[in-house]
Parts: sequence; C-alpha cells; structure tokens
Amino acid sequence: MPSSRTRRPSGHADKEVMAATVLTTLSTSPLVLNPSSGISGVELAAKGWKESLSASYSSSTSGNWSWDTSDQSVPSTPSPPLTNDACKNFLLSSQNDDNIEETESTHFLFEDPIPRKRKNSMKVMFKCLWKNCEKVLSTSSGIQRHIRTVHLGRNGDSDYSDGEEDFYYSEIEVNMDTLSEGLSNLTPTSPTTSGPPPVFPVLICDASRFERTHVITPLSQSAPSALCHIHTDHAYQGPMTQIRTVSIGEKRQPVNNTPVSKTHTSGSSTAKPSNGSRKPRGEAKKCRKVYGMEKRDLWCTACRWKKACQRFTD
DNA sequence: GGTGCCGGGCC
DNA sequence: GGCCCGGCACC
Repeated sequence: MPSSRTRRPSGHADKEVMAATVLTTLSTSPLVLNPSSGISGVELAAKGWKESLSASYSSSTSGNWSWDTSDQSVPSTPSPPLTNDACKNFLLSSQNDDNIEETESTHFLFEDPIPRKRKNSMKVMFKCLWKNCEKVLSTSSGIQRHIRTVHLGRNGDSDYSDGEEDFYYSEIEVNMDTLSEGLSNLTPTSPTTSGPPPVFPVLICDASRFERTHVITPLSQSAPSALCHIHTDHAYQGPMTQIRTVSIGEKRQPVNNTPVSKTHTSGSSTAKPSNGSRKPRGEAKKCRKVYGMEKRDLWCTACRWKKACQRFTD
C-alpha cells in the first residue's frame, strides 16, 4: 500500500526527498560531516549545529558540552571550528574557562531528554556586557567570576568581590520553550531515538534569528525551505513518516509557532483554545484528505471509523 | 462548508 | 471487541 502513493509532481518531490535525505544523513551520522563549503545557508546552519553535535557526542573527551558531569577531570580537547560567527564566539568563550558553569548550564539545558514539555520555560541567564564578549552563564556567581578573572584581571581563585562586576553583566531571560520548540521541529529525530538532540549551543546564541526563520511560513519560502517543508507536508512521506510523530494515545500539542510574548500573563492559560478539552486540529493531511472519499478503502481504520487518524499523526 | 474526531450506539 | 455515525469544533 505505501508504495502506491507517489502523487506529487516529481521535480518538487525529488528536491524534498533530496533535502530530507541529506538531513537524515547529517543527523544520523556525525562522522559524515566534514567542513566543506559551498552549500546553502540552511545547510550551513545545520552543519553548524551538527558540528557542535559531533563535538558533544564525543563527550568522553571534551567536557564542555557534555551533559555528563562525571568527566570533569578530563582535559578538554579543542572542538572543531564552527562556521557561525556568533556561535563560534559563544563556544570559544565557553571553552576558555568556567567549565563548571558551562557544564552546569548545559546540564540544565539537556536535563530533560524530551523537550516537549517544560515546567518552567523561562530561564534567567547572565550575559557579560564587556565589549566584544558574548559570554553567557547560568549563574551570577559564574559571570562575576568570569568578569573578575577575564576582564578585571583579578585572581580567579579568590572569591573576593567589590561589586564592580555587577556593572559588567546583565540578566537575560531565555525562553526554553521557544528554543526546544524550534529544536524539535528542526531535528529529524526518529521517535525511537533516545538521546537528547544536542543543538543548544547554536540555539542559544542564535535563538531569535532561528525563531524568526521558523515562524515564516515554510511553503512561501523559495530556496531554503527544505527544513521546514519536511515537517509540514506529510502526504508524500507515507505512513512511516519519521519526521515528527506522536504516539497514538498521546494528547496532541497545539502546533504553536507564534513567538512567546514576553509579558507572560501570570498564570498558565497558554494556548488553550476554549474551555473544552477538545484537541486543536493538527495541520497534517489525514487519510480523508489524502485519498479522498472515493478511495475510502485506503483509509486507515481509525479514519474509516471517524476516529483519530492513526496513519498521519501530528 | 469541509474536515477531524469525540462520544455513543449497535452488533 | 469491531463497526458505524451524529454532532461538534476547528479551519
């Protein structure tokens, strides 16, 4: 049955399949990566986080981006160079010192392997305001120590502080929901994959830009839409679509791409559509739409019974 | 108005 | 259980 469904215009589909294949290859085998050039911006970005990914996957040698705190003692080896400048800045600064802080923040970022739901989506981070320093740490003491040692040239060991560091850093709020949201859409993880997708180095430094590109309707984009396009169009991928699947019984989350407003309305009341418990409709085409009424025998049983579609889950 | 699917009925 | 459908919410 799945093989019988090749209904899309061939050229377009080919491109998408190509893009999907490339992404899948990238995501499944970090070893394939090598810093060649001349690819589209999207791929470049993907490559960026892939490289940080591979760096963190070899976590037994490099303690920086590992979420395993046990390997603190191992001296870190230099990570591969990154293409994204901002990210490089961030990563380099994070490699210099403060292993504890970095690991701590990283640990915070990855502590939940499933980024779907977070209890508290806002995380306060501390950003160094020193000129040309983009350092972001998760604790005030960490950023103070960073400023003391790196910028003020004080003794790193002593915890003495005269308060001067306070002028050189500021608190910033990082929305973890938005980050993980985009993350889950970007990474073609299969449902069986257990490990957390280590993409946060890029997302942290590039969160706003990432979110913006994500919000733009993917289909209206001309060239680099492959990433987004994949998850939008399920039709040609058939029943076995691996891009973003949800187990049958699971309650669907509203596909909410709108940027989270800064002014958190105190309380929860997030994207609840109405008072009822009815799920918001997913954007995926279901059997009825894909096959049409005339080919009802091709529908999944759930669709035939007017139940929640089991084939094209959201 | 088309669509997805919950709730409920029938077998 | 399997199967069907009324009816409602969402788009």
